[in-house]
Amino acid sequence: MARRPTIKDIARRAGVSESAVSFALNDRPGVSRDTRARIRRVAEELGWQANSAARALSGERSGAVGLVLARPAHTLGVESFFLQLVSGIQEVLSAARTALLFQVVEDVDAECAVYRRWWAERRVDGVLVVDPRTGDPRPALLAELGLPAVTIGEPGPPAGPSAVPGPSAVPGASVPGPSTGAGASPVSSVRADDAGAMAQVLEHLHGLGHRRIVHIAGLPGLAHTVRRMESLRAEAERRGLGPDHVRSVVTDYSDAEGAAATRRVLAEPRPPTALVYDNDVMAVAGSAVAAELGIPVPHRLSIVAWDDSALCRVTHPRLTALVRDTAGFGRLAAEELLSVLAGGPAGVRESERPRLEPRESTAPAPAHTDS
Amino acid sequence: MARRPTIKDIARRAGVSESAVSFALNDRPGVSRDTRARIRRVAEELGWQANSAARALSGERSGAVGLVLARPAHTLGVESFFLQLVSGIQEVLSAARTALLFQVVEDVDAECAVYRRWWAERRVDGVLVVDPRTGDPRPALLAELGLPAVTIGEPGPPAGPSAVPGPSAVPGASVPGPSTGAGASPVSSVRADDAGAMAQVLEHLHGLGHRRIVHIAGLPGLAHTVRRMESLRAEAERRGLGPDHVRSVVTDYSDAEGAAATRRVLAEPRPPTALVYDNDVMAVAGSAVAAELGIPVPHRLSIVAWDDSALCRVTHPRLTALVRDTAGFGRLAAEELLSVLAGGPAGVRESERPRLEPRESTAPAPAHTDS
DNA sequence: CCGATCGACTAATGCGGTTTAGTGGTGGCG
DNA sequence: CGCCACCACTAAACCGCATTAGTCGATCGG
Repeated sequence: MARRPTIKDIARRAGVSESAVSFALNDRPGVSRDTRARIRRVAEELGWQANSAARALSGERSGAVGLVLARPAHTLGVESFFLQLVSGIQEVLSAARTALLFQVVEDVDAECAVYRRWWAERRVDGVLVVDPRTGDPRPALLAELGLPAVTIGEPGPPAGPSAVPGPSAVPGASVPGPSTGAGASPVSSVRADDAGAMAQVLEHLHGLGHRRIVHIAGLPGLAHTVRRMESLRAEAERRGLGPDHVRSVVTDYSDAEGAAATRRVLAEPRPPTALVYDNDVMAVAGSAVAAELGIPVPHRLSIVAWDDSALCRVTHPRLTALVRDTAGFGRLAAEELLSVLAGGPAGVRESERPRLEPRESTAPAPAHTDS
Repeated sequence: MARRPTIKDIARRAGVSESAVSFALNDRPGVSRDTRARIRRVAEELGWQANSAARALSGERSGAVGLVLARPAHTLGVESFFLQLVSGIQEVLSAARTALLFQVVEDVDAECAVYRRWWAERRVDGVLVVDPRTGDPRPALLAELGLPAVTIGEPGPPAGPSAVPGPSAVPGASVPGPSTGAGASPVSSVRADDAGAMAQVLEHLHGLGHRRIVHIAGLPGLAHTVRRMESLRAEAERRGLGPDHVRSVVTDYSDAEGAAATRRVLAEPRPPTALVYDNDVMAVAGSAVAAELGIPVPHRLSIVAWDDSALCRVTHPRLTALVRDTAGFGRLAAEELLSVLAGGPAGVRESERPRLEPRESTAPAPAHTDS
């Protein structure tokens, strides 16, 4: 069990003062080229790494960022989205030698408590916020704490009396000066093009002749759910389809509610000919329901899954899915956070538009069901 | 953006020295009952929380533990196991005010590099090691670094010339003295009863009349895969079934290899009447293959999934699965790690035996296929 | 030729805790 | 009465690094 070398050890070995070592290792002026090189070499030999605690204590930087996942334990589960996101985040963070603190909690209140604690303990320099929702208390809290943050997914309108609907984040408008650091509103965000994706899905289905379409949406509290529902409605209207033809029903994302919703809408007198599911689990559950009811997919019912995964490929027929570069989304978020931490302006970044991958679960609508 | 209070603020407000505050807040002797109470009250009022960096610097404790997941990015995905495990871990850790550093890397070498870095930077007090494998270099590395660790799943035999087969971790044998701290061999483990679980599965299938059984196993490098394969063989032999009747084939856990293996064994001249899959994803993929080949489940083929999840409930028929309390397993591991960190002896803890949940995918074997 | 300037480096201070070594007052006991 | 043990508490050192304020010798402009 080796002792970890400190700056003092390097200083002694290199015959210089501790400050010289600090300067040399941090690319600060004050040491000559060859002294710097010598110090670097000694540090290398000794396998020195800065003690993160000491660095945090003096430098006011902990070298870590946090991510809290607020989900009731039983909802955690079959979902590829999250781990892939984290994997993308890590790629960027570990290149910047930044650690990720990860926590799973039950709900948003607990999440806020975690933020407060992390802040008070100075555990993290910033946080990544997932699952932004309508009336979300988190951006306000983080702004109050002055904890730099990036929301993954565009936040909905803020909570409280000042909740003004309308375009909530205009890229250029609230950008602070270049060196504003962690002062004003450190919350920026990365967003997925939900509207564009939904337009794509609708175009695909409409082009196949579908006129009765139901969107089995996720949790209505989540901002992206709302955005998807809104853009579905807008796109449908653009094509002259009203809420009697195209609509959304909300669920909690679970296989159970996905199945139940499917059963319900398929039992209607004029059932839809296409279903769009907000995640892969519900899509698989829904296609199982269709099989059970003896409704052949895709001949009488087309199915689209939002987010691709192994799941969509193990069912029969394989599911047409909206493929996103989830890891890329995570990378984008991490980059934005690092940039904010480095004193850059807060802003909004948009990820690539998802791509629709047609498989066997979508086909032309049955002819006689138009109306 | 409030300033965080420090011990000095408390000391001033309470009219005592900083050390008195430290004593009071850490339950150390040296302050009277009511002074302690007063200090506590002031700290509460101010919302004080110890600066983790400062505490780490002086106390030699970072208050964080680490977990590295070594998986190639594309393998991350549909698997409920991991998030549930983490959720259980968190429950215990956050009660102990300990943070979890989480990292995803490509392979075990990168994982070792992370351990070295965390150790050198003193980022973590200990680590949780997942996916122990045969010839695993990690326990040795961690022992060398003196980084306390708990392997989740019993480790296989160690790598290197000293690799002695046989019972690798005898609970009582290598227990150090009560206050040995992080000296000798800080690596302990929690284990799942893979053998008992496999025995249960085999009993279920054998009881249903199945004699030709194939175990679609996971990665052969993982220790628990080996244990499952061994106990399958042992249990089969106990019932007079040789490798021509009962055997394992290995995969990489992916849906693709699970499907391919299924296709292969079902195409044999005397195909198995029951398949046991090492995870839920492969089980679902396998049952899709059976459907595609027109082999009715469970009438001509029974299927068992190791690990239950929503997946097993959305297929038709729903899959008989081995249900484990994964979160509980995580809790157990976290408790063991905290106990080791507190100076307790390293040991092996065993989790509850998994429970077989019979569903519609297992049924009596077709009569004419015995032999 | 001398003071000003600059580069290379050292000494000292602080970050916010923990911990060890005092310090002063009190009470018990011979 | 005097010595010592004990208690409640304070002062100071320390953890490992970053940073600021010097120090010292060489160079340079006038």
